[in-house]
Amino acid sequence: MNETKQLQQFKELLKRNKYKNTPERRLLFETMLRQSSPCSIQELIDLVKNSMNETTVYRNLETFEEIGAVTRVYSGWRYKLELSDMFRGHHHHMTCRNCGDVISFDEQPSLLAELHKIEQKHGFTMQSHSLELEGLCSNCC
Amino acid sequence: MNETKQLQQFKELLKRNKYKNTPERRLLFETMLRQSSPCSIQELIDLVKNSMNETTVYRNLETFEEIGAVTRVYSGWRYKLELSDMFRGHHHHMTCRNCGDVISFDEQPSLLAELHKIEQKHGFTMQSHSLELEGLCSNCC
DNA sequence: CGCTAATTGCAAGAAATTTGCAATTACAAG
DNA sequence: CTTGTAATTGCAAATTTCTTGCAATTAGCG
Ligand SMILES: [Mn+2]
Ligand SMILES: [Mn+2]
Ligand SMILES: [Zn+2]
Ligand SMILES: [Zn+2]
Repeated sequence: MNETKQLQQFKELLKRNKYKNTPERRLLFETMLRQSSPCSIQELIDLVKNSMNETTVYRNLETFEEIGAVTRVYSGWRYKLELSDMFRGHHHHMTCRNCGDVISFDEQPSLLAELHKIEQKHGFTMQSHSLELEGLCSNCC
Repeated sequence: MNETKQLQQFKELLKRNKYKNTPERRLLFETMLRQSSPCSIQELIDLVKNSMNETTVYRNLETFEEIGAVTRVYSGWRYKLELSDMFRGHHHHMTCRNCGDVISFDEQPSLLAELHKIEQKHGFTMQSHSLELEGLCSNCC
């Protein structure tokens, strides 16, 4: 299945960065893999609370960030986390202010071209970027 | 001067939303007006700490958000706050990962056009959006 | 199979944010 | 310009979020 492939990739990522492949890390990763939209830390803590300690979640999320396995997504009040482009493919989000739905969308080359224009204009070297839209989804009109 | 005009606008905004025009709110607003890049809550608390209570800063920032006077900017670790488009004009940010500088840039019509394409493609009605770039500024190469 | 350094859980601590309440103040009605 | 009243403030306390220290456990290597 597909999940196995990403888990494999994750294990290699850990090894490459000299981190141990623990059951807690695998569980946290697989839990994140199962989510269809970014989660707050509290949500993640709740999702795994009977298999691992809150402190361990914090520490492992920090590790995940360090090795580039997760990305912060800034939607809503506090930031949320999701697996990085490496596991999810590069994309952005639209959040519906009415129903709260988060819709992911790919980045078209023409949008990326616009970002490159900005880079050039300011002599900036872009290493990453985030784009978040808020509004109303097609259901909420 | 220019500052007076924005302060005036701010006072009207408060009145329109039935909030009182207190010295604390004016000071907080004027302090934010003086900043050239987004501030964390803690930075704001420090900036006004001998004129108002920490709790009051929290409560007023919440009010400011409610009436649309401030915007959250998600650059770096935690979110920061700046005055909204209403006072600052619409713009986005590039943050330098080396020196930490935050550079603001305007949104070109061609970029906005790209966002409209996304809207149409997904039947989404965009009410606001944020775009943040991270990388290296022209000084940091 | 051991050895060893990394990881974990738990308890404690620090920092950030929220809440309750009495005292103060803005502001509008008279 | 006073006066009445609801909104706002400050302070203390509570809560929530996040971090740290340390002893016990465990992954991964030889
Ligand atoms: Mn993108
Ligand atoms: Mn914009
Ligand atoms: Zn919706
Ligand atoms: Zn720089």
